[in-house]
Amino acid sequence: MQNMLAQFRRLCPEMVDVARIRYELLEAIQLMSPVGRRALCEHMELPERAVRGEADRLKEMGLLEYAPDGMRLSDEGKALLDELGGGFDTMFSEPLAERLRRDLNMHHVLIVPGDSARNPLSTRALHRRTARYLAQVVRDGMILAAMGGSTMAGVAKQMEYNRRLPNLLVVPARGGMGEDVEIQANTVAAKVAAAFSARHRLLHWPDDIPTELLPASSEGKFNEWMDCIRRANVLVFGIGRADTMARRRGLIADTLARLYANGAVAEALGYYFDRSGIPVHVASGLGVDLTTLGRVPQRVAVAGGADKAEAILAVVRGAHPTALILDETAAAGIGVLLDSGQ
Amino acid sequence: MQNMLAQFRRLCPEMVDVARIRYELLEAIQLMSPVGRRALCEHMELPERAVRGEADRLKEMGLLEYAPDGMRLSDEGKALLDELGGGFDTMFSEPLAERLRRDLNMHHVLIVPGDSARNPLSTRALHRRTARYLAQVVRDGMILAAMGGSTMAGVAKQMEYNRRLPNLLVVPARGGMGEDVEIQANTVAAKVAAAFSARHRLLHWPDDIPTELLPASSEGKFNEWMDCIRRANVLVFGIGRADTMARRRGLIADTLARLYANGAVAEALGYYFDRSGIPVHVASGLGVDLTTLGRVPQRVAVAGGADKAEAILAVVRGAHPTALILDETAAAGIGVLLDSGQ
DNA sequence: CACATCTGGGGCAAACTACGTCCCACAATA
DNA sequence: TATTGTGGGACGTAGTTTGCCCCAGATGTG
Repeated sequence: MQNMLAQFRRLCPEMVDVARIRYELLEAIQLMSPVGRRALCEHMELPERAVRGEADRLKEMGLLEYAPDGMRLSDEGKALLDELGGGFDTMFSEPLAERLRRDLNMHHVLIVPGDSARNPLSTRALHRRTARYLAQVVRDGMILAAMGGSTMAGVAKQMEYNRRLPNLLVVPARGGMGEDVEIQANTVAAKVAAAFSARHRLLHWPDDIPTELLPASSEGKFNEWMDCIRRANVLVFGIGRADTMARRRGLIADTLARLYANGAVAEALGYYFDRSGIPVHVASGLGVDLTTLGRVPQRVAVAGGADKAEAILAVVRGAHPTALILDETAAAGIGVLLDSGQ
Repeated sequence: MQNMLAQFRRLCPEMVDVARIRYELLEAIQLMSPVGRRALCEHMELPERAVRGEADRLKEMGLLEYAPDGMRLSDEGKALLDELGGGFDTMFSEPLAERLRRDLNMHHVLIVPGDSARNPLSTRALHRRTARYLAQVVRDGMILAAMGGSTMAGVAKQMEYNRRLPNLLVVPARGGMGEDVEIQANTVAAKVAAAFSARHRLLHWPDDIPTELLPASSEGKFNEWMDCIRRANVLVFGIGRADTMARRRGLIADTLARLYANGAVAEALGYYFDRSGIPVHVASGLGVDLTTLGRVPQRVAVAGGADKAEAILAVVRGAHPTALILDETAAAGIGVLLDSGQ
């Protein structure tokens, strides 16, 4: 029974983190083998001794082997990873994922165990899961449009695959915004492209510039970029709460008041949505809008944290993503909202 | 999937012990509540600080509550224990148990996780599971015949239930044997009886005395006892390897040679069986024999350790127990033997 | 009422484990 | 041969667990 594992976890919640680390270790070793401790530390963002400790245990269990040129999986380790089906995550919340998939009319719903708002390991798992999903979805010759934001920056960071897709084109889905370079759509696009040895394009305009102010000189580049957006095969974006996003972006009091008056609860792709998914405000006109959005066949939304449940539901209704990647608490929260008839 | 849990365990084998302890702790608290740390330590045979540590964790998880008069389960704890269905054990090897039950034509097969030969916690779980099974099977007014041996002594030790069955009668299934009083059938019977506040009877004759040597004076008591054996409702006994049992009992070289020549692999109830279950030697005639055995409706056999697989299979074929309580390694070993056509 | 016995909680030193941080010999590679 | 990466070993320390004792309070008992 699936149930068994859920009940078992109620007895030993700590073990999820341990298991997750071991799973990711095995996965990383499979991907990079033969590989040494230090390389793994960097990849896993864990202290050397922790990796060493876990690796020693996994070796004792017979799941991996040490060799002078590095570690690699034993046959048993390969078999285990194979049986786990590349998805350690799905072990825990398959029924919930299936329920959301059906009720929200989604192609894929992936639920990562834990609470990403409180557990860094869970956050990383969310990013990693998204990265893997993207790697699974993109094909050479496609166009991938990526949004910015802290979540997307995290996803980009976890993008470490040695697939070479030289004809993949990664473009930012929006312009520049705020001061933190790490979370710009441009940065995300560049990092993702690098991970696939792919091409990318940058957009050197602030997000909130009115289209008519664009100098004629850059109109060509701009149109080229908009053309890419319209022909994009995949769009990936994060979801935020309206209140936190508005605060973070320092909206003027006037706009803020109008947002709340209109019942904005969610932000995604520069739009603010109310509960029912109606866009009540748009940050700018530069980039994906809700009409071009419909042309993108694969729309991947990512979010984590129980407090985002309402926002996610709103964005699902307003922006109709085809795939949703969540953490467990967010998924559970959405389940509750659906149960209560919202 | 049941499978999920098995694979999960391959990632974190240590946690099984932790989970087992927590489960037993919850179970004990349910049984004894309100109960304090020290009483629990004694019952669980764990150091005070270990109990305290685990209890603190369980409290943090909201599974139990502290009160000035002791700990008790929270509603969530009760619910969890309820959902686990009184059988933490069955979580792990349900399919194997069902397979053995079918192939060996058994009423019940219970498999305790782990290797009781290597893990003391697993040994105790085996004893505890047997104790619970017996408690579940006996009714007031019944006669329970118990064998001796180290395994049975362990079972008796774990017999801590506050059920009162004043008309239950517990009798030793055989006479005295060796020097260790703790593992005598008499001792086991007395302890089990005490646990149920039941009556018991002792048999003050060595196991290997020929029946015709019994003094006339005690013939009455002897016949009374034999009568009890014949009318017994439940018989519980352990299973041993022929070689280790023969060595432990210090059989003379002559007998030993004959045993091996006849292919003895198992010992139970004073009989030595070969692979196919044919009794090739009997230690004495005092007590249950294979004909009276057939009259006992419930015959419960207990054993643990991978090295006992062959012995268990032989005893199953020779003594036809109705219930079999094993540890995981023994069960797996039997599975292999059956697969290989034995 | 007093006594005995239990409870959870606190404290604290000892023991232990895990960790960070080195260095080293060796193997592969270029 | 020089370089780079590997696993393994060593060692001091930080953090945690453990064993053990004491305490105030609750509870049941005579």
